[in-house]
Amino acid sequence: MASTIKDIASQTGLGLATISKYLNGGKVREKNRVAIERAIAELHYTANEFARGLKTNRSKTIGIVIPELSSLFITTIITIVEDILRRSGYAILVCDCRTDAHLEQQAVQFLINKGVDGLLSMPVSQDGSHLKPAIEKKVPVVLIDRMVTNYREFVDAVMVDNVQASHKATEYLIERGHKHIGIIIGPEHIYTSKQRLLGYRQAMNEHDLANDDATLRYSDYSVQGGYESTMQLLTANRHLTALLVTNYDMTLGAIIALNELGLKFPQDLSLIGFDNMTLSQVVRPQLTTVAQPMQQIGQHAAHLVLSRLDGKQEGAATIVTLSTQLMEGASVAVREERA
Amino acid sequence: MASTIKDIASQTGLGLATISKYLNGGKVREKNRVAIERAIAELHYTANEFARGLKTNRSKTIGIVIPELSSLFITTIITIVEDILRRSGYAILVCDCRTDAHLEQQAVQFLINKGVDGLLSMPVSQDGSHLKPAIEKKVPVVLIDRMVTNYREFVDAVMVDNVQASHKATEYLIERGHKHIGIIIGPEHIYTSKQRLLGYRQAMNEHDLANDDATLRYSDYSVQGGYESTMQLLTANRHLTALLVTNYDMTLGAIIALNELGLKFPQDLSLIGFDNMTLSQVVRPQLTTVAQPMQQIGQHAAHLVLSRLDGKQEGAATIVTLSTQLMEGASVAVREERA
DNA sequence: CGAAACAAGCGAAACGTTTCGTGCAATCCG
DNA sequence: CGGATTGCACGAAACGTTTCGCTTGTTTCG
Repeated sequence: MASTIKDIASQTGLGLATISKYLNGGKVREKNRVAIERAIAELHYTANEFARGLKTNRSKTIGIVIPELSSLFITTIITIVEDILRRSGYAILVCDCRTDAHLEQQAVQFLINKGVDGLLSMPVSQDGSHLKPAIEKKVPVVLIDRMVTNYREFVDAVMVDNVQASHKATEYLIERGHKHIGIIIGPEHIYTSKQRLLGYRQAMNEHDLANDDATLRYSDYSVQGGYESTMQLLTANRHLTALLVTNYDMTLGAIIALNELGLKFPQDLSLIGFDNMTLSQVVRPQLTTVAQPMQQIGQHAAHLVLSRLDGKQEGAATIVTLSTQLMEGASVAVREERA
Repeated sequence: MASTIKDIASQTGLGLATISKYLNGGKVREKNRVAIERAIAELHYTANEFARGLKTNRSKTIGIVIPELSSLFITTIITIVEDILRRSGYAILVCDCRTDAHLEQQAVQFLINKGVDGLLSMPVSQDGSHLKPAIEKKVPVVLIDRMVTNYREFVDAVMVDNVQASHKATEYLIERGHKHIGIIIGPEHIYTSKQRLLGYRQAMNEHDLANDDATLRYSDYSVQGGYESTMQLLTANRHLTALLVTNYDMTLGAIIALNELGLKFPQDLSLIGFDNMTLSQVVRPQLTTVAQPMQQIGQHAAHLVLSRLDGKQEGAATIVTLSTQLMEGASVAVREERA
């Protein structure tokens, strides 16, 4: 049906090897070049990637495994990554594992079977066991946003300093006179959740402020979860004067909850959200947020995997750590020095 | 390096064909089955998809070409589609073409070269010329959300009744006494934009209301674009009492613009947005929106492509048209019968 | 002019599957 | 009991590339 390299060879009267060489950027005589190009156009030839992959064991494809696709934080990074990779001739294969470690494992195996040349992972699994097939097959891995406990010496990583991020935000609230500060964090087993909780606790402890189970709620990084946790936390804990919500979607949920409870920020409650998305501009008063450097995360991740593929980078694992920025809005009130 | 079917054959003392048959669900003698399974486990065998694809010309992969990844409308649909396809053993390969018809063309070609078994497209190109490689190779195509002018008889489609959608919304405003209604629509050449404009015009004309260039702005379906267009439209056109914004991102932008102009809805301006996302709940007062049936769109798209692949569906193109729902919020005011 | 050096072309083998046609043994039935 | 029928198993060929080792043709230079 479709034409093959053989058809091009017989059409032009050249050998198979010559056509192949041309296709792979080798030198051919000028008049052969035009002949080949004409034949390709006439026969609508396109290389069969299966055959090519079978021979070369390379697919010019990078796999990306993420916990979910419906997150602006994630899709923004993916878009940046794809832009850079495409310029180097790589395409991406995205797998959404629904924050399910089992599906994540399958996704990696699937991508490895598909012969991806590299793997980017924003892991759900804490220990990184899902990466095994990639490591074994020596496919370079770059972690995004989250660290794992195993295989550390075999993977590069682009991290955000999450401890610092929530520490900064908490301290910002404390400096403005808040003593009863609540926090909504992500799933207990997720790396970034732990880090963000840690930063909060450090800041609170440094000022001898209470930060026990009563002031925090574990949630699931979703809008719905953020809504429910905020509802619970605020109704159970009426003397909180400030709330830190540690990702974008939960921040949305928190605002819905505040609306329903009839609480206005910053008058009734001060609020700091995470991820400086459009939201912070849409909501009035403007939201104070912890902004993550998505652009940079994407760029570093793409370049790390590319330099492994080039062979430019060998050996020791590289870890890039980026810091966040506190974007001041008007959602935090200054409290009188008493109470 | 990695083990092959041959290794399994020699390990078990069986023939190549037998192993292959087992792998593809064929019948083998019980004791051979256990022998094969043991060998596979011992040797960590996984099938080489390149070789398999080369022989079968099938990849168990569906390509999806979308205008952008950072759109909740799109990622929600993709997630639903993927869920259904995965249950039938298919994976998805997503290409974001940045609303660029040229990139879109390349994306389709790329996916076809990768040997996808089916193609879902939310087209940027109006005429559908990008679909050519798929049609020629007889790869089933399902359009999502947007129609094209060519190849209509060769592709299935899942559409939303966009004329009706904006007609309903416009009429809702008219019924509540609005006579000066503005509209922000998407790019002039995009199918859904045209349809939504048409519905608006029909409704306005039916009530002899002005709907010339002064009451509308073309934009680009982005937050930034929605913001700018709203700014322009409202400052140039101060007697508008209502505004219809025809997608989610532009609705966000419009709200930012209203905030900056110090206009409150519904007091100063009535507002209807598109796509019933979290936004409409976060914003107070709650937004009245035109909700698209994303769940159903995804389900129909997935099932359409699957039934083409099963061979269950042959011949004539199927077009599924779904209708939208007007979700009443509190962003529309009732106007006195004068002015 | 002729040898050396180089450029470009060539066929064959190999990559790891699936599938076709055939072979062999066990089972069935009259 | 013998021939027909079934149920698996088998090896070989084929899918469309890339690559290795050679050959052929062209240029260079003493």
